[in-house]
Amino acid sequence: MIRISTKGKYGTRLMVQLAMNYGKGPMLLKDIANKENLSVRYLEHLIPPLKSAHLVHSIRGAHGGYKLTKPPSDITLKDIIRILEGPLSPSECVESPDVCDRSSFCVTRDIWAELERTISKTLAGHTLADLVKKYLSTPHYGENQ
Amino acid sequence: MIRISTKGKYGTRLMVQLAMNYGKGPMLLKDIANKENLSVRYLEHLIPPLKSAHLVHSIRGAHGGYKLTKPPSDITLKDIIRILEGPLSPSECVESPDVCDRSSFCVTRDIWAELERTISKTLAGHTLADLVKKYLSTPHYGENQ
DNA sequence: TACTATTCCTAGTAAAGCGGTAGGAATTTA
DNA sequence: TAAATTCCTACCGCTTTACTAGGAATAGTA
Repeated sequence: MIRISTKGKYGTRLMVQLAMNYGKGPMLLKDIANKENLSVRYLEHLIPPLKSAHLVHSIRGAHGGYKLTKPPSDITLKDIIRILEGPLSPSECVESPDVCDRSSFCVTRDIWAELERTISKTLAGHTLADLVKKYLSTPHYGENQ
Repeated sequence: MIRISTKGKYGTRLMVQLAMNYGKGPMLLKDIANKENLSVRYLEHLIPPLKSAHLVHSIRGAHGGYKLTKPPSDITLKDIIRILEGPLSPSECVESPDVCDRSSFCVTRDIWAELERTISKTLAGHTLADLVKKYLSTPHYGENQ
């Protein structure tokens, strides 16, 4: 089951919300959670890695919240997923050849390496600005707010 | 951690071994396990799904073993991984839109769908015959037989 | 028939990861 | 001081992963 976890999925939605609020001051996690119908408590866990990677910036205390550190057009999905999910390679041997002594001649490892390149390329091909633009140009029936 | 499991990884190696033995009669799981340095007991678990998918065929009893049901050039990595790992989409909502009521307008879902297409395309681009050819044309130092 | 080699079926299991929930401390504004 | 908010740490039930194990069924061979 080569699946992305909720970290990556919810985290991307969180970032899209921040992108839609870009230039308008800090946004509350509570509001993001409401708009995306997610738990504030869970979203809290996604913030620390995003901050460490300097993708978001926080303001503490009353009237605090979160902001993107740079324009949505400068943040790709690869940046987000890479931070929240870890390595994009489907097998550890791609980034750490030493975990397997077959690495030097393994033909399947070459495939996993190629797979990483295509996944990275696909994700790097979309910025938050692209997603916001797409979001605003499509009708979204039944969405809360 | 968008990782392929050992099912997919070991299963691919198992299939490469069967491909190298194609046209030479049934191959013992014991021999495959030895050549790939894997446990027979674990490989046994990979066989049933491969049989159900009609990728391999078994011969029971003494002098039994396993064979591919078709030429290595007719089996792609997509076939193998799809069977052993399940759906290739990174999110369930891609193949089952009903699991989420945002599916009709979700901009991130479109990304996961695109990701599935690129992953599928990459894996479908390699047949067992390609891997065998590559294996035979590269030196493999330190490998056990 | 008996023996042996092999696949096949069903269980079990320890460890890790996933998807959260919870309590409360620290910080800032008013 | 009070309220709003982020931040830190811990916990917890569930599922998946990566195996191991026992033994039944099947088929060739003597």
